[in-house]
Amino acid sequence: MSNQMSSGAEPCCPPLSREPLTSDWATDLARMFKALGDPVRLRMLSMIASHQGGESCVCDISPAFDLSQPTISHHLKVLREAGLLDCERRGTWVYYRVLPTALEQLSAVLATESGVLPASACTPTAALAETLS
Amino acid sequence: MSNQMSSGAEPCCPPLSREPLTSDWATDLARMFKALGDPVRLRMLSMIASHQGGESCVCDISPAFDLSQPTISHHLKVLREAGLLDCERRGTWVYYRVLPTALEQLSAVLATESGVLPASACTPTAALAETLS
DNA sequence: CGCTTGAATAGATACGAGTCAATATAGACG
DNA sequence: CGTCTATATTGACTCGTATCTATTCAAGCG
Repeated sequence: MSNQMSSGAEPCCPPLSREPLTSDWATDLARMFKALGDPVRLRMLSMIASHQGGESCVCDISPAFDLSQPTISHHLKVLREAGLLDCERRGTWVYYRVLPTALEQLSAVLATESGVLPASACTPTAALAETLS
Repeated sequence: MSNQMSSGAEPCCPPLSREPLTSDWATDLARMFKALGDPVRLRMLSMIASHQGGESCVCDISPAFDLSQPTISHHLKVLREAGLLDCERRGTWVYYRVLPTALEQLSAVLATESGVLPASACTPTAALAETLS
């Protein structure tokens, strides 16, 4: 699971400025946004996402925070249960990695009609077509 | 104001997968994400953003929720204080509007290098390559 | 002015969330 | 097997937050 869907037809998530969110969808999204609503977790996510190979060991993350080890573990769990992170044990260490699909989903939901592109590339043809439909 | 920035030169906010967030920046972002971390507020934001003219009166929003009037008012205040909404009084009514720059900022922060677009377009080759590395 | 309606504030309450110390689990390594 | 290191889980505590009722503020209107 946690893979991107069939990638063809409908966009999984139209921006929230397009039409009112359904209650169910809002609940799902809120769960993810809530996980991002803590500075510690945001920094963790960013550290993991920007780390070489897109993953990082807990032992690499912990020292950056002035928090107890259980607290670090707790925050990682929150991010994992929100579907933003995945983890894998390798020997003694546990490596966390970002689930890019989740971030893209959230990014897409927040994107406005006017300025869709964050910074870089990716031709916006799909978004355009959608707008014109 | 409340227009998108010059859209050309420097991105106001590099994606969090580019480099680790600073503590200050993470605090600011978390404040906004926390405001989004509630289904009611997400739906409100979406209702306002998708409403004709990009604004909507409290009296248009309230009936959609099974909540007391003070609770509605509270949630709108949270969104406003997070910098996501702005409000203006016109006669007896108060109109709320989304601050698009804030949404774009958050969207940009969450955007991944590989796939910016919602799900459909944009070949996932980059993500694949990353996974295989 | 007093009344009515729309919205915000104040105060109270119940539940959730962030944190820690203590303990448990999982591998690695003698 | 015993021990050591790296994470996770448990339980307790504190503080934040979502919600309500009651009240106040703001503007229109008779």
